[in-house]
Amino acid sequence: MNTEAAQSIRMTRQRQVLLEELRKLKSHPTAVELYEIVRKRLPRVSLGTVYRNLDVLSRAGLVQRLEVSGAEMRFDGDTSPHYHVRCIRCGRVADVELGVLEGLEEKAAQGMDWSITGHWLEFKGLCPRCRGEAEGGTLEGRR
Amino acid sequence: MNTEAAQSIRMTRQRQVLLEELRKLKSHPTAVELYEIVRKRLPRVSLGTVYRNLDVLSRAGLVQRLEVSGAEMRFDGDTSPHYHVRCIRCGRVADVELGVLEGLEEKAAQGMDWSITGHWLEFKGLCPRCRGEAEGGTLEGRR
DNA sequence: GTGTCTGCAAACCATTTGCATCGGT
DNA sequence: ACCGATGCAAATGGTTTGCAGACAC
Repeated sequence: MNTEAAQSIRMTRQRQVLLEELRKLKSHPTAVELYEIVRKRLPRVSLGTVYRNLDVLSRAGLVQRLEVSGAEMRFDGDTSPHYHVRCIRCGRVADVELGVLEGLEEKAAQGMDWSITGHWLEFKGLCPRCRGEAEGGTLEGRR
Repeated sequence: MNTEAAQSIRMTRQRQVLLEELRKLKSHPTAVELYEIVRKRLPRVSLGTVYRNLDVLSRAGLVQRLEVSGAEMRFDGDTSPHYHVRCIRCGRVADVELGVLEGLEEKAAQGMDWSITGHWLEFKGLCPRCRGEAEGGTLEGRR
């Protein structure tokens, strides 16, 4: 998983606020959700800036990018290596309490010409809310 | 992993050709790549049809959808459960010789309110071609 | 025959980018 | 002061969709 050293980056007000807000949240927001939140404190911020800074911050190792599952990207203020579950119904994301799997990459690399540098593991499932709804009602997977 | 029974679907010429071509390939093509290939046999096919049918075929369990990594979707004619590596430089995808991990979902579900129905594991690395280029030249990871 | 599928083109929507101005260091 | 960062708006690019005619069963 991505563990490069945090580069020193210019800490503008936009980046500061973005970082603060993301670290407050446990919801793994999308860029647009984050934009709406940050806008309360910086009404003139632009969505382009949010995208640019999420990119800068993730390259600097200050936030984690969850770029999986064909859906929109989501972000995590917690940069410690850990896995996630994504709800197949509503897209919500949560952390999984499961230590990082060791030795996987070495095993995968055996007999391959590739050099393997990391892995991404994401679980799929139903979040508590959607599970409740599914029990009685129609379960119709999205996509 | 997705293991639902193949529904009986109307087997149109477009679907037939799509399926045949995808099964010939080991390259895990994108929808657009597949469109270019299929077009050689069905010159009037449209990209919309390719997308619609890849969706139908994957729901029917006849092809596998690799919807990971923030990049474009890719497809696999091999529907047996297996993992993939994606090149961080060029996006190429290959199969990984590693049995499906057992008991992972049960372990992840412990202490969670979620019901976990599957997982996605994808490796990242450098394909043989890009690794060669990287050794001498500039290694500039994409994204 | 009829309900689904197709081709075509326009729409969508998350993300990126060009540009002139602004701001951190 | 200088170079990178911002706001704004337009562009991009993969994917989806509305519609009228065509086709599989």
